[in-house]
Amino acid sequence: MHSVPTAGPLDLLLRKLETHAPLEEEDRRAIAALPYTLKTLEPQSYTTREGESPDSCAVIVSGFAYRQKLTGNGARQIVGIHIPGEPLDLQNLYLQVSDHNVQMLTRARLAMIPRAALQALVAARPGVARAVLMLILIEASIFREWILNVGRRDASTRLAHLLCEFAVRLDAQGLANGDGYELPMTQEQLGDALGLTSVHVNRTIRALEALGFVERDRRRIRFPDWERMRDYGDFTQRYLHIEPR
Amino acid sequence: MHSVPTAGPLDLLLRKLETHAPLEEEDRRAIAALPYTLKTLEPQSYTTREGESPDSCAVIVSGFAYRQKLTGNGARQIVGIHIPGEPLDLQNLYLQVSDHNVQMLTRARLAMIPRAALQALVAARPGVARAVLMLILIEASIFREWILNVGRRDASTRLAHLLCEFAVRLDAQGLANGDGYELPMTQEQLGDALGLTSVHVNRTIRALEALGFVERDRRRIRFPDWERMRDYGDFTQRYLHIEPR
DNA sequence: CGTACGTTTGATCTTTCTCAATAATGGTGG
DNA sequence: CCACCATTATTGAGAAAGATCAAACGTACG
Repeated sequence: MHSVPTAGPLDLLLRKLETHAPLEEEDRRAIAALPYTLKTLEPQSYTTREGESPDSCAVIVSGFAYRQKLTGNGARQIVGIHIPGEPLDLQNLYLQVSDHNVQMLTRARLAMIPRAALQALVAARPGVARAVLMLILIEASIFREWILNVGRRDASTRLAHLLCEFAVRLDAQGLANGDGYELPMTQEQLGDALGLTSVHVNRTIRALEALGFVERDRRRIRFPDWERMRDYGDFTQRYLHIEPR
Repeated sequence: MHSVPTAGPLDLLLRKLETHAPLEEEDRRAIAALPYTLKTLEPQSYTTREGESPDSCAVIVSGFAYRQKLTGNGARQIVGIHIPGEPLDLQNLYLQVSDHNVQMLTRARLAMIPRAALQALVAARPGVARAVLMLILIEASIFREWILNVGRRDASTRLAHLLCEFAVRLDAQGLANGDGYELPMTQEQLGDALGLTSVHVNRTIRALEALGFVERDRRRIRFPDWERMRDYGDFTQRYLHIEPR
């Protein structure tokens, strides 16, 4: 009874919200009843641009997205990566003007929830408000870890850490099949996420491979020995605030 | 009538909250009426440690604080700096376990507000809830800019950017007297905030000085030409979400 | 006035970047 | 199914930014 007969586009959002805080049955119903329109976006297309004020909140139904900022001389830094079930515009629920860009990593389906509807739901149901706030706080925690990662870890540890984070987040969302995962990023994009050049990402990932930490097949990543990989990447999942299950 | 006769310890918090969202008179009264105890902490002492769950929310009355994380091999990264009026534990209002450390930069006075009292206020007054949420979202925006800063700007731009951010934030809080400001950080700490070594911070800041971007006297920093400094540091204040006044 | 801490400087070493070329891959139209 | 094109991955050689190590110098403060 805890799963609807047909998987709706907002089911993954529900799963995401429940990862961190329990919801009441009424909360679940209200979320499932949120109005939305579905939209398919191509890789590299934008949902939000710096300076804009979007009037709806996108939730990823399938595919991947990333947050990105540019320096004045055009260097790109990816500041966050999002997987299915994650909302992309919670900032703009309350901040008028976006301070960064959100782009699709892959072709993706988005559920666009009108800003007003989500605001009303958050105002009406404290349980939902709490779950949304926790999502925001956890994203902030991930930002802090990324600052640490980019600021103080060397290239190979840094890359290993990112790969570990991705694995754990996908797994928590039920999107990892236990035998590695598809990493939908070019080495250029990995570099932009890590503050490295694509050339150095290439050398670094091959080194991880040579050392037996990582196996690759196309974009598919596998860790022959998770414990060893986790240790090498200096990865501890506390900052993800995922309930141990 | 919009300032209380005797400046209370929570006045700066009020100012901070109002920087981003207007409050009703009732909201102001409720904030001023929050219970708290004052505490003085020495430099380097902790208010929060990773793994702990603090049961009160500290607000800086005077002095400075920073957020910090460590890598497995002991490298430190400062992930945020806080000035008077800023709350230090909003995360832990809803997340049980802290994912980073909060330490005093200088000797500081903190108003410790019981977690329950603040939670109750947020639950009771939507205006306050909104203001608190905006503070959280803006802090997240600052984290994103820091990722960009550490990931994609070279040492001197990076340092210049940090100095600009500090100037604008102090000014917005009414803590800059127009003629520079006291930067209460050692070069070691600056390095930890920027992902650099203290040696390199030293060389970089002297270079900024030699180029005429910065004047220093002890820890006091002045910019002879703000526009030029701002451009050099690739600094745009959009991400701080400060209402233009 | 001495001690501890912070700053400054020099010399050298490493990591990562840059530039450039080559190889592999995936998708497309025929 | 195959040839072609655009993108991505890989590799090499050399340059540069920043780190490391070590020492000297300042400054504040007990």
